[in-house]
Amino acid sequence: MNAVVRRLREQGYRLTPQRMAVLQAVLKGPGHLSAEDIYQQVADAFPMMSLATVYKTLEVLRDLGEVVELSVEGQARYDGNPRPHVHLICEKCRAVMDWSAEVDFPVAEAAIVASGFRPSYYRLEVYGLCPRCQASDDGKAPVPPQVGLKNGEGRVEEAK
Amino acid sequence: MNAVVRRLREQGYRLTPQRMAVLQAVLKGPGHLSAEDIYQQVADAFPMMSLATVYKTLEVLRDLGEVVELSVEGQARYDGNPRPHVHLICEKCRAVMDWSAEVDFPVAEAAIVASGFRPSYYRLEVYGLCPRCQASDDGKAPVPPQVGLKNGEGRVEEAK
DNA sequence: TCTTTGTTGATAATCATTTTCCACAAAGAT
DNA sequence: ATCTTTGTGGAAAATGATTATCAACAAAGA
Ligand SMILES: [Mn+2]
Ligand SMILES: [Mn+2]
Ligand SMILES: [Zn+2]
Ligand SMILES: [Zn+2]
Repeated sequence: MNAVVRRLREQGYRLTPQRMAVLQAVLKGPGHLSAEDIYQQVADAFPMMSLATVYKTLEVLRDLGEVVELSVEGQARYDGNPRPHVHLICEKCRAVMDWSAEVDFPVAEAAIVASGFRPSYYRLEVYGLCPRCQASDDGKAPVPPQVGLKNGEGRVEEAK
Repeated sequence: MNAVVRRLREQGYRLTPQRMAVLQAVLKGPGHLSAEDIYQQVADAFPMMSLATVYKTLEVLRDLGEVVELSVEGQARYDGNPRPHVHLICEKCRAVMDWSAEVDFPVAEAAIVASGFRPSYYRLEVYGLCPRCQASDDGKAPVPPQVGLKNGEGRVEEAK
């Protein structure tokens, strides 16, 4: 947190209460929030905060590499942990969870480089159902949102 | 192609010229096209084609599992190859390329299942610079972090 | 305190995607 | 072939997330 603040100043960015608030919401709040989520969180302490400012601040943090922007159902989510890690994404409630086990890069990086492509990072997301949504047998239970899930790539053997 | 047509009828969908055109553009075209791209492609043969119809048709094909929808820079791209494969995505020109090498499920599935999550499929995308964009060295090249993953214990960290 | 600029916030503008509504056409039946 | 039913296409409007504007403001430095 202090380290992020330091880097902000080093890069010439000003330290404003709004930026501190967004930063805190992203780093200390429940992770993987949307811009709107962050706006709501911050609105408590800063009722005058504008949603546009939230977006602008997140853009700054993203360009600095302090937060990672991911996309869930076409909506941006922000991760305060910029280190590469796997995400488990629930197709029903859209919750995003970290899978913090060490994962070997699944593709031979050398082979990709040899092909002429220059990789910089990768993104690995596992889609499925979170425990809570499995329990609720048909949508009767309190499972917040739901929309038709998008199809993806790479089918995995169905767990039985 | 014929197989897809067969499955369309089996599911009770009608076989219309518009659907054939979209299907052909997705299956035989350059791949990973946006809805707008497909619309332009199809517009040659069907000047009366509506963009809304392209979207509707792509939704049908997606729900049937015949095409895969991926998101690049917040924009939907459609892949006529529903088989699991890795994508190489250029951060500069946004080209999407297939990495045809076989890839094992990159995370210990048993461990994920043991954690309570029920996986159904995964998505693996490698970001970087395509050969063509490396050649034209005009733009910015922030050279982000390395590709390797290193994390702690194999545990799911759910966002509260 | 003065100056310089980066930043904010309210609002309008974008832009991809979805929804509406209805004429129309594809199948199936008569 | 004609009738019926019902899915489908087209045009336009609606949506919803994100971005652009721009005048007023405030953070840093002098
Ligand atoms: Mn995360
Ligand atoms: Mn592909
Ligand atoms: Zn869930
Ligand atoms: Zn490129």
